Amino acid sequence: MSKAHHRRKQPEAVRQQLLEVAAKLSLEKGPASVTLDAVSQAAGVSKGGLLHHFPNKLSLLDGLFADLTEKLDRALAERMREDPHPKGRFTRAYAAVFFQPEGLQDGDQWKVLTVALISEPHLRERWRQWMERHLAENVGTDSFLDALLVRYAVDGLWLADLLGAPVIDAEARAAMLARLLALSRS
Amino acid sequence: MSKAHHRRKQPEAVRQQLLEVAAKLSLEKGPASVTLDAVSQAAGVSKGGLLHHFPNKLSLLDGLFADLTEKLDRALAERMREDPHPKGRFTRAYAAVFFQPEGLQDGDQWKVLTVALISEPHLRERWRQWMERHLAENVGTDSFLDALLVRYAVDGLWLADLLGAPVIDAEARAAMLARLLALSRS
DNA sequence: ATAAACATACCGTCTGGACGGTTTTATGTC
DNA sequence: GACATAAAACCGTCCAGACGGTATGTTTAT
Repeated sequence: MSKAHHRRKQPEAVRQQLLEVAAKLSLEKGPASVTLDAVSQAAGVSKGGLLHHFPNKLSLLDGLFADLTEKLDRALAERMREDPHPKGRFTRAYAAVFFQPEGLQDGDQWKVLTVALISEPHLRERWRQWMERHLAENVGTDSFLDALLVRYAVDGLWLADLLGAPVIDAEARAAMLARLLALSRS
Repeated sequence: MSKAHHRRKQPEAVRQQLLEVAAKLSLEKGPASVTLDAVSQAAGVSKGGLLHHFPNKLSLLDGLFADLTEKLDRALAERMREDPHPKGRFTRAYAAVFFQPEGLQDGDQWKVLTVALISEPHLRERWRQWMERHLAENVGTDSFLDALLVRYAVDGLWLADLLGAPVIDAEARAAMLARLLALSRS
């Protein structure tokens, strides 16, 4: 008889906890380590409990994807709202969200997204649609060559970070951000 | 009684076949589908046969990594040899190798590398070393800001390609390459 | 003859998930 | 506010299949 039975029920918190644990595991020990046993145990819930929130593993991964893209959407929207210059607005938000995550651990979340995307081919199509939607929404302001270039560079930096590639110091990083922002204005 | 028993033995060819099959599986059906059973069967070899060449799964993945980086090394060296302009030489080779793979299927190999790198955390350190070595070898010619930017952009494009992101047409692609090459010269 | 290059059979463990039970919470009724 | 009732939120157990790996045999090349 464990504690969860008797603690105050907070289904939404448990659900969130499960997603966070899955994300952390995927990032630190690779996507193969994201098993129902490992996730439920690390989240302090039985496997039955996990399967109550997510009827199968696929829905767990889908939930993770949905959660992450939602957060990404919010972060992007906030950045774009604060940007008075129309041209390249989406691209700058894209760069800023990666470079200056609000919380410390939030930066890792985008990495998790990448890992999930690569290890679960069935998510790729949904990512494609997400990207397509945002590009369509900002076709007037962010479809010039250098904007595309900047977004690619951000993705690359993101990937390098994820792979723990040779670290570039804070100074170089700031210079890079400045360069990217400059390119995004034309 | 299958054929392998009776065909002429070509250990090196079988080994190569196993690596290719593993790469293909990883790319098309995700890294989780790379099982000893699946790989050996798709390669037309028994599991015992596979385990003869690679004593365990880890050594199979390591072999794949080694094979891919070796090919990458060769492709880069060739490009660099043909480039008379010193500044940004490595960066241009890096870009060219991705944009113009010699064979059709060779382009996919770099994608496989990325997938492997992300799904197998233990390979990340080796990749870090690979990258570090190449950067050190070309520190005089390829360490300026825009060179870094270009390589990041190439990685991003590579990733977008891998994820099947909204396709950019051949025209835009050519323009992008031209832009990257220009940036690599200063 | 010997070693390399395979094949076949088998084992222990892990994994996803089905299932039935138990406890907590929300809701409605009086 | 007491009480019944249903639904939601869990737990614990079990299972069939998949997986990595071992052990041992058989064929082929030298």
